[in-house]
Amino acid sequence: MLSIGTLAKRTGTKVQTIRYYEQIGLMPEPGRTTGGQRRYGTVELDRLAFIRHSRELGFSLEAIRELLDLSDSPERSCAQVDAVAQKQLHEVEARIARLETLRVELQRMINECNADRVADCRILEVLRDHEECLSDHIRPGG
Amino acid sequence: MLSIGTLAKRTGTKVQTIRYYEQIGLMPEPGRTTGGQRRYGTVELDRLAFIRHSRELGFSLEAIRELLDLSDSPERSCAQVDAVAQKQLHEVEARIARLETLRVELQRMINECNADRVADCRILEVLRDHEECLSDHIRPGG
DNA sequence: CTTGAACCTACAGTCGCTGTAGATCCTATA
DNA sequence: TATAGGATCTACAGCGACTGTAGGTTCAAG
Repeated sequence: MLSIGTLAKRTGTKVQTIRYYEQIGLMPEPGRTTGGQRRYGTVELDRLAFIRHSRELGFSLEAIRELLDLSDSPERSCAQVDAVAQKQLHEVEARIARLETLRVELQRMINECNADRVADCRILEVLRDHEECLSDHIRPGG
Repeated sequence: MLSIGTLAKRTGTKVQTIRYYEQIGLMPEPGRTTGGQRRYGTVELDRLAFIRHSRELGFSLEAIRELLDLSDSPERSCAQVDAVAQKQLHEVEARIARLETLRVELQRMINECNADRVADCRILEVLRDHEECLSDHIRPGG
């Protein structure tokens, strides 16, 4: 039987995070000692490891919830699992593309600035005037 | 004199966001009509446009605050402006690198799965077992 | 003068945690 | 067996950068 602290250490999770996962129903309510402390077994350890590894790969908690549900029906087609992973891949690719655009724009902005004084700074100029931007379709949130 | 709604439309910002910027001191408290509605001039329009464009380039509100402060001293060296932009560039590059790692891992995971049933799904297998991961140093937050 | 769109304040919710306060529990050592 | 102190408990606030809601008021066109 593992205490919450041991479980945390084994999975590289913070104790509060585990309690948070329990709160939102991602981890089950574990057994308790007579004094009220949580005690976990290997099932919970594996589940938490799955959650953490999926998080490391960028899956949202909602997507992880779905994957956990799917993995509970081993006889079903894994097409749905594939779809969740594909969606995550597309999201990652989209974010990369967007950041690539930002990178180019930032680099250009920085390269162009050879000024000494703030008054002549190309960086501030570009930030002030959207029209000087090469890429028109930049949107926040990358 | 512009109403908050007009200002919002001109800059592609939501009305609530403008009020939020005012609340956190990024936008100044504007003049008001006798009825208490906000009215803006071109100074505020320019400032908001600067903020939005900087946001589009991924700058944090804190970084934008700094850039706005710097742009108020036109005679100063623009080295600090450069530093803020450089830092942002590095952050963007770091995020791209991390997402690239994720992309490769996701792609590999998906490619390896030729199973029909969830029970044999490589995707779930990889998610369950960190050891199957190529890249050891993946950390959340990308 | 009426209508209704736009505005106002104040506050809750988003995501995925993280940190805090103050109380209680568990376990190792004396 | 007593005690010390690290671990755990609950409950709640806070992060960043907004977004949405409720319930009321104001403005401008017709």
